[in-house]
Amino acid sequence: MNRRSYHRASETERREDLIAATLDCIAEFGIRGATVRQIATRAGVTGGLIRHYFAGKDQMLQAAYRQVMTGITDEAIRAATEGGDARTRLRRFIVANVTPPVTDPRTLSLWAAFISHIPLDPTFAAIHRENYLTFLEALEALLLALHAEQGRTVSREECRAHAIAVNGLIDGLWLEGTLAADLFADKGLAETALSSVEALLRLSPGELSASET
Amino acid sequence: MNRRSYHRASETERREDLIAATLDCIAEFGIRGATVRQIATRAGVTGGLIRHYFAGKDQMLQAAYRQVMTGITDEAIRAATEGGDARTRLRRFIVANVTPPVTDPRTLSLWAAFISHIPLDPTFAAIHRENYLTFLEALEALLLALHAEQGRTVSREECRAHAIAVNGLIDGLWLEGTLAADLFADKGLAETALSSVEALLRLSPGELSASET
DNA sequence: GCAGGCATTATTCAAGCGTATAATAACTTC
DNA sequence: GAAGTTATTATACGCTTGAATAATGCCTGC
Repeated sequence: MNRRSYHRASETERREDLIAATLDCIAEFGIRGATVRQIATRAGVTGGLIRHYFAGKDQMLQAAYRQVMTGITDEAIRAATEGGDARTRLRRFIVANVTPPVTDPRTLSLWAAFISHIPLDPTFAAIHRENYLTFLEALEALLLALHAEQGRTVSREECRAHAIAVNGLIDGLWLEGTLAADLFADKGLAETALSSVEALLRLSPGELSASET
Repeated sequence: MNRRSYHRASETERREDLIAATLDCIAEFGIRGATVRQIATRAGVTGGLIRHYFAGKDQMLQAAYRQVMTGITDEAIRAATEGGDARTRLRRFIVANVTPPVTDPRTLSLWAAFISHIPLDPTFAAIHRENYLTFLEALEALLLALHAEQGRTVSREECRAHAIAVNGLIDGLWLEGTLAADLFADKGLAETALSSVEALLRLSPGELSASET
């Protein structure tokens, strides 16, 4: 009875490994291929361990979804808080959402695999909503700052409406652009996104996109 | 040996029933719940019959995906070809994409369930691409017609770029608006979409949305 | 009105699923 | 360095899955 030798890891480390393995499996084989055994193999442990760290497979998937979404949102928000004037921060925010690592086949695969759970699982719906609202608020704040910087008075309601539209645009461009990256080869996604947002906000052409990097 | 009595249906009829049952199951239980047995039960037949009409479960799913996507695209294109001037047709096209039956929890569930197969199954990718391009071309034609009608000269390239942006916007608004319909209760999705497209095309406010129905 | 073709049912199969449980090896504590 | 704790392995269980096969009854053509 030779039992496998193993390493006792810390709780956070093990959880992170398991979630990473889950995401690997989903990206490679889809939700269907992300079985308890596959995930465990990828993480270098045996299947039973998963239930020692999560109440069940579903809970692990939820944790994985949470990580993917906060990853995307944080990436964009981080890009927008690195200083500079409001115009620059907004530009960075938009560009971050339509360039790697956000525009990445793997990220899209993960997002797509999870989104179909939203209509079925209330926990997934809550995670989605929370992230959506966080994203929207960050965008709204950026728009308010931009208008303030340029001496315009724009109501909060109008900023929110603009944020909804800009978010929709970013979502859609990200989705289609990542699904069929080759179709956007000539004119980059980022350029399309920037000039579109300019138009949405009724700024003059180049006001947002023309940049000193 | 009492064997169930049954009805011999025509090939097209049976295929349609099976696809409809597949969509019902996916909308209700997700891809996970759309098993051969569930689908067969819903269609009022036994599981074996599926393999008499489709090479396998995957092929049936592909047929179902094709039907959902052409359903969406056709709905929008039909709305845009019911006559009227270019401005009216474009408005109808946009509105059709952000109102029922396109904006519908069921439609979203189906779309979401299928989209995760795109990165994994080349057939799904091809179906997506075909529909995307069809949609884009319809949109591009509408934009060309609009500009011609209003006596502007706008290059085909610019129209295509606008079509890409407008498509992205519509996709994103449709997605978020259907996922969280309650957040959009105050200002309708259609109104948001119309004024956003106006801005994207740099039309003057109300030029597209103000309407005699 | 019957004979033959084939759509449909019934049944079986092997594989894989998520989960539960008990044994055990790796650390911690004193 | 021995005892105790528990993270981890190993194994088994019951169930579901998609697919294959054989039996059967409906419908068509004559």
